[in-house]
Order: sequence, then C-alpha cells, then structure tokens
Amino acid sequence: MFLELRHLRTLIALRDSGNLAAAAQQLHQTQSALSHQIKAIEDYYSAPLFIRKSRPLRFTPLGERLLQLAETILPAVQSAEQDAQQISGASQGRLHIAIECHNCFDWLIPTMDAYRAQWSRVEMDISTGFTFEPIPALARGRVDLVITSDPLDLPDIVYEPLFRYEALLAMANDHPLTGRKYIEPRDLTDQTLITYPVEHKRLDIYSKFLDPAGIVPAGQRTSELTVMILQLIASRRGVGALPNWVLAEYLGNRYITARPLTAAGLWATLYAAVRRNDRQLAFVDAFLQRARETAFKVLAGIKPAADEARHTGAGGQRARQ
Amino acid sequence: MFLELRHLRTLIALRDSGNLAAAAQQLHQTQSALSHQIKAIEDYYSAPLFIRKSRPLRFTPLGERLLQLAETILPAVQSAEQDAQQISGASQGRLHIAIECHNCFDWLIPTMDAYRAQWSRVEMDISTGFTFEPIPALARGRVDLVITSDPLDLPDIVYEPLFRYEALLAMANDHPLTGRKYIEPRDLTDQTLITYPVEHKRLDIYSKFLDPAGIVPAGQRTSELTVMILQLIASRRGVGALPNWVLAEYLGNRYITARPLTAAGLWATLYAAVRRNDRQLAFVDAFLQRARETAFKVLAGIKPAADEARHTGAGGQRARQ
DNA sequence: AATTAACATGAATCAATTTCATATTTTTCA
DNA sequence: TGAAAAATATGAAATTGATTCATGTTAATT
Repeated sequence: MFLELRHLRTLIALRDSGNLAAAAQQLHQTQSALSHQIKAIEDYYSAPLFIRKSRPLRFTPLGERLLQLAETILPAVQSAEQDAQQISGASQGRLHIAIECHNCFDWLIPTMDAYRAQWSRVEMDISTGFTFEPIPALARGRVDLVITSDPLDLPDIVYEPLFRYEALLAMANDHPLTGRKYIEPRDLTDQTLITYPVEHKRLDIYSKFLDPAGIVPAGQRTSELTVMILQLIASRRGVGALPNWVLAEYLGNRYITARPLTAAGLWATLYAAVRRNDRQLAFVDAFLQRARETAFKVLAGIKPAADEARHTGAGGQRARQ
Repeated sequence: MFLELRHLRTLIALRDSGNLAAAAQQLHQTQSALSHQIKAIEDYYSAPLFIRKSRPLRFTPLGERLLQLAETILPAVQSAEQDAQQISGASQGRLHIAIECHNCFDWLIPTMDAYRAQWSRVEMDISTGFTFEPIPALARGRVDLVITSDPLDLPDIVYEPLFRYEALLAMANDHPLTGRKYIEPRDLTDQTLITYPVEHKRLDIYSKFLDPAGIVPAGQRTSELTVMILQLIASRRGVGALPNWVLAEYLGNRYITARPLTAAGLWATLYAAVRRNDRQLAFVDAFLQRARETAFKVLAGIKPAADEARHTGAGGQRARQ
C-alpha cells in the first residue's frame, strides 16, 4: 500500500542500465530524483535495495523481490493499457505534427506506421516547420505536436523529452581528421562545413561549438536532404555534423567516418511539444511512447560504437525542459 | 505509463462499495477526490469508466478491463510487500501504543496478535493514556502511536484515520425509549447516563449531543469497564452511549438494545497518531493496515443491522484530520 | 594522493492531489 | 409531477508530494 508503479519502473530502469545516472537518463529524470525515490523505499523498509559499491550494481534480496514484482506486474499493466486504449474506441483525435529537424523522418515514419496500426481513427499529418513558427502554431491549435530540439518557453506548452542524441562530425573515410579521437573547434578552420539550410543560430555546431570558440570554417555549403549531405561528405566536398542516429546506418558502409565534437561530445535532447491539456490524452501519450520506443531501438544499435565507449555525457543534471 | 496503483485501488473500492461516497470513505478520502481521480482516467481515455445512472453502479468495458488488471495485480503487490517486509528483516522497531479509548481493546488485541505474527522483532507495549497527555508524550518520543478520536494539532504529529464509528445509545431491552427510531437530546432528561470516568468534554455524548441542546440528564454514573457499563444498562440502572463496534457482540443476546443518537447518527473517526517521520516506516504502516483490517471485519459484521439500514452518515466531506 | 565518477542530501521549486464549498444531476417518494 | 434527498461534478484554494538545483560526500581509478 506504499509502492506505486513509478517505483517499480525505476527499479527496472536501474537494473537495465546498471547505475543511477543512466537509469535517470532513460526515464528522463535527474539522478537526484531517482536517488530520492530509492531512498524513500529504503527508508520505508529500513533496508537497502542495492549494494552501492560494486559495479555492475547488485541488488539486495529486498531489491530482487521488488524487481521480481516489477517484472511480473509491469507487462500486465502495459497490456491492460493497450487494451484500454483499444476499447476506449481507438478514440478519434487529430495529430498534426510539425517537425523542425530535417532528418527526423528516419525515426518518425516508422513511429507513425506503428502508431497508425493502433490508432487508425486518429487523423495524422506532418508538415515541416520551416515556413512558419511551429510553437506559436501549436499554441494557436494549428498543429498538435511539434518535434524540436530547442524548447521555447510559452504558457500552456509543455515539452516532453523524447531522447538524447549526439551530434558527430561526419567525414570521408580517408579524411585527415579521422586520426583524431575527437574534434576540436580549431580543427575546422580549414574545412568546408556542409549543413542544412537553416538559420545560423539554429545549428548547434555553430551555436554550441564553433561560435563559442570564435572559429569560422573555411567554407560552407548547404543541402536540404540528408542523403545529399552524406553524398557530399563521402565525395570529400566537406564535413558535416549529423546526429548519431542518422549516421548509424551509414557508418556501416565504408565511405564515412564519424568523430565526436569535443571530448565530452555535443549532446542535445529532442522534445515533443504539445499543449498542456493534450498531454494527458491517451492517443497523444501513446504517440510519445511509440516515438521513444522507436528512437530507442535505432539508438540501441549504435550504443556500443558511438556512445558507451566514451564518456556517458556526464554534463549537467537537467532532465526535462 | 499513466496508470498508478492508486487508480487501481480506487476502482476496487468503487466496485466493492457500489458508489463513490462509500468508496471514498473506505479509502479515507473525500468523494470529491475520487471524482477528480476518476475524471482524470476518463479524460485520459476519453471514455467513461462506469455508467452514472443505474445503481448498483455498472462499469463500462473500459472500467471492467482496468478492474481486471487491478484484480490480477494488487494481490501480487500485496504479497510482494509482505515478502519485502519479511526480507527486510522483520526490522526491529518499537511500538509503544497509548490508547485514549476505554474500549479499544476489543479490536486492538486481535490487531496486535495478528501484527506480532509478522513483526516479531518489533517491541510492543500498551499504556492507557489516562494518567498522562498522550499526544505530547508521542511528540517527545515517550510513546510511538496514540489511538484517539480527537486530533490535537501539533507540528510533526500526523493523524492516520483508522475507521469511522457511530455512538449508539444502549438501553435495556424493555426500556421505554426502545420505541424510538432514534434518540433526541431531550429524551434523556429523565435518564441516568452511564459513562467512562473521563473529563466531561471528552465524552462525545455531552460535547456533541447533550451540551449543544442544553440538556442535562437526570443522573450520571461512571465505570471504568465496558462490561460493567453493559451490566448496569442491562439491569436498568441507566443508559449509555457506546460505539457500534462494542455493542455489536452484545446486541446478539437479548438484554440490550441500541438506538442512534439523532436521525443522522453521532459519528466519529478513530485515528492513530504517529510522528510524521514514523509514518513512512513499513512496520508502522503495517500496523495501521492491520488495525483497519481488523476493525473492518468487526464492523462488517454489524453493517446491515446498525448502519446501512439508515442514512449512510451523509455528514460532511472531511476525510482525514 | 589527486582526480574522476557515482551517489546523497537539503532547500527551493514545481506539479499533482486533495479538500472545501458549492453546483448540477439523478433518484426517490409523496 | 414536484419537492426533497442522494449522488456526483466542478472550480479554486490549499496541501502534499515529487523533482530539480546546487552542492556535498563517498567510492573508485590513475
């Protein structure tokens, strides 16, 4: 009568990821939040849930028992929630999505396909938010969900984190910079940078990497299409910063190599912005889950290669907007 | 990912008790709280959980599905929590209980027996709080739990509701007032009232029934012992106000009859007072659960007779302290 | 021993839940 | 059918609870 599902979900995440900080990230919360939460359980039982020293983290018998409960129960909850959504009539609704990222299609299309299978009565539509301001449009009800990586604070708009990604510098396989473990701003002084054709300040590689160091690359070139950018990079016309999930499938073939920007890496979070009231609707919530799930699968494929080998992105503690 | 156990517990209570207000009472919350909570679920699924018209309340398929989830899951949670308590080492602790009610033994002893079976390492003790002020003693750490029916507001002391009970006027079987459906203050002007020997203001029959009406009974007599009071009543020495749960077993034999005080009945809530910090300890929490459970069983036996036949105690909305 | 990673903690903030007070709807009964 | 009673709903305020922020402490690593 004390436990809540939230606690059980935390335990699962903790087991899956092996340490508090990583679990917190998986749940889009801070390490502190989980620490407090676990402490609450431990205080309640006056006993520890896991052994702090020792990695990979080991659970105590108490922890194991609750974990076991989580394992038996959470799937039942999930399937009940699915049934409930189905029963409640694949309730109709509208989900007009605006995207602010050129390459989100990679995971968005699969997400929408999977989503549509369950929510056939929800009317979906995508528009690219390059010709209008998506967030104000969201506030005004013109669109219902905006995918963006920089939250703009407006009343009644909330930002649900979808996943974190890392921008990597992609270059031809035989490019001199492939020798580096990671790239520093001054490495780009004599390079041509290939980007999407959007405002300067909207490109993280400028706003978070080059500009702070006062570096300007030798040349710039733009393209609307991700595949085109990759073509240009492969054919040695320049280098470009792209999200790890985009590069995932291209790193397989031997034309392109990617390196982190900065030792710590250049990380960002992708959010789904929705109106505050819509957040608590099943058909919206389900979309968010699908998106996270799809993205997770895409990213899981590249984890060992691009991510876990290095720092885990120690960065700040910020979790949501 | 939206549901919490809290929601499921509400659904079960709702099914068990057939209407919102009763469910709320069972959960020691207000009707309003449950209404809001259910609305939240319904908003989420954009579909109703139960059909409002029609009593006994009927669930929709959506409601049924979630109810089914609750039924499969909650027992698992309960047994896991029990195991967890066991594992966590039947953690030792101290539970010195002070009671402010003369007749609480009726359910307290069974409660303690059941409790001790699970929590053998918890050191228990009872003292009657008639020679000292129990709540200050609790604050000072002299005792750990106080059973009382009138909360005294102190910082760091919280009151956990155990159950509601009704004070009934007990009288000999052939007493003239047995003719009444319920008793009014002036009915007692020519009666002798038998009470426990405690302060006038601590007796609800005075503070909430006779005093407001400005009535003084013809005589008064006191006794420490519940059985003695019952003896006196049965032998026509007077009448006395006793909680419904005390009378439950004595109404069986044909010596005593009980009637509500006032058409609405004279209701009160029995609380367990604990230090704020202690509330979130498993061994304390477990005691509260046991107490409620035991009390529930005792009261269940008399429900149809003394309670449900009349008003359900429409009274206020207040749920906890 | 110094450095870094991992976890803990107190205070402040933010969000969610609950209550209070009252309105609305439904049911019952004369 | 209308009045009274019962049941449920609702908005705003208050309370409680959870999360973050900023930083401290402990454990692991080089």
